[in-house]
Amino acid sequence: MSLRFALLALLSSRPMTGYDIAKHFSQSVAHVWHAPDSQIYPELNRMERDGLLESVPVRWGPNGTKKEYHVTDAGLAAFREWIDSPLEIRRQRDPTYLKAAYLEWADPDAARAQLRQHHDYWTKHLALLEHTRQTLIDHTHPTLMHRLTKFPAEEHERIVRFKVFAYDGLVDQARAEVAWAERGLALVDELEGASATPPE
Amino acid sequence: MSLRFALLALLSSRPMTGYDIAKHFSQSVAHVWHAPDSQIYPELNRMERDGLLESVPVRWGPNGTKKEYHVTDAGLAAFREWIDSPLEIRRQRDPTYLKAAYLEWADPDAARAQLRQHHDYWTKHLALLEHTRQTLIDHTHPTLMHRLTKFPAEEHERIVRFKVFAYDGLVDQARAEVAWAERGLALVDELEGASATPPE
DNA sequence: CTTCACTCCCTATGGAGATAGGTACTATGG
DNA sequence: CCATAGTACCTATCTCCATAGGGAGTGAAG
Repeated sequence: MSLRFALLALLSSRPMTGYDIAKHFSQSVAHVWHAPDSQIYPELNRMERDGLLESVPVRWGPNGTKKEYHVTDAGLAAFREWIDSPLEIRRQRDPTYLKAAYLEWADPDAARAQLRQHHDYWTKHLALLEHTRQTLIDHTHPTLMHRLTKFPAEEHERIVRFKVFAYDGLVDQARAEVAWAERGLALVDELEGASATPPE
Repeated sequence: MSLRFALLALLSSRPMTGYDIAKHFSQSVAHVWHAPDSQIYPELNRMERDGLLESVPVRWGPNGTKKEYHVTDAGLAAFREWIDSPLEIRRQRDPTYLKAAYLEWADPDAARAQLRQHHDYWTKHLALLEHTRQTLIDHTHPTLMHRLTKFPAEEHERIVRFKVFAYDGLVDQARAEVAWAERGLALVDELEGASATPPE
């Protein structure tokens, strides 16, 4: 159900087509939510049917049209209601930590490869997050810039600080993952000296 | 697909019934993986059909029997193969951070309530994780104790250190969530003074 | 000897999400 | 004017997971 609100959040900055949204979801906004287009298009249709969005046909080339989605008042109300509603708590279900707890069964080289993969992924992700965080602070983040034009200047700080707050958390998470992977690599090295053969 | 390997991981310490597993999943093991019994029973049946497990009927009272599941050689091989296989990367999809990025739309009291809820949840979870981590170090963790009896003493350190490593990461995550929620509460207090009315 | 909490196993339903396609038009660059 | 990349929209299928039940036996307390 969060996809619906992620879409409302994005569209509250400016109207977009499904294609625009899918592009954003695979880029910057993917840091807080991600969805493939095969989920986005049906959800947009459902949201229009439910009155949360209105689609405006826009000419596109000589023969084509595209649908630009605008948030309705009902959509804004639904978004506000969601924002004020209690959190849904997600259970922990991370295959990485499940695997890590049983690495004594793994070949040391396979363990190293996985920890390095984890390290590389989070290092790249961390760089992206830090960059995006900086564009928020600079007010150069494209979606944020569109959003700010809709609000008076005295609201701007408030809006930006919550976004930076969210990214602060994501950056800390990424840093922790990188540090954890480094400790894991050191552990594998240390234990390989002690016992080079896997158990049993 | 990870549920299957979480079950193999648990059953590799000792044979259990589906009910035993469901209990463990809702308690300590839930830290790395969680599943309701309605997923566990069908999966156990499928795993037996696939030859990864064998069920042994055990008398239970005068009229009843229960099925105790044992890992087969094929099951152990599948587990080893999974352990050595590359990681599957999970996309970030956390409704908490999505919401946090748009808290400028929220009523300050609602925002505070949510951040406090997040704080309380992770504080409790952190205490559980730290406790479990300590029982691993002490060798008083019940499942670990069963597991260690299957391996020679010189393997014990290796086994325990990987489990502690996994919990180290989980503990750091929980600490980060608690700290993030505290910063969020401070931010809401600070901004409420600046602008008591929601945007628009 | 009955009530009640617990053990044990299972099914049904529906939403969410991943993956993998398909169709049709546009804009570009050679 | 044609190949190609890109824009735009959509469907099908499958797995995962959550939620909500049902049904039958056990063991201990009153």
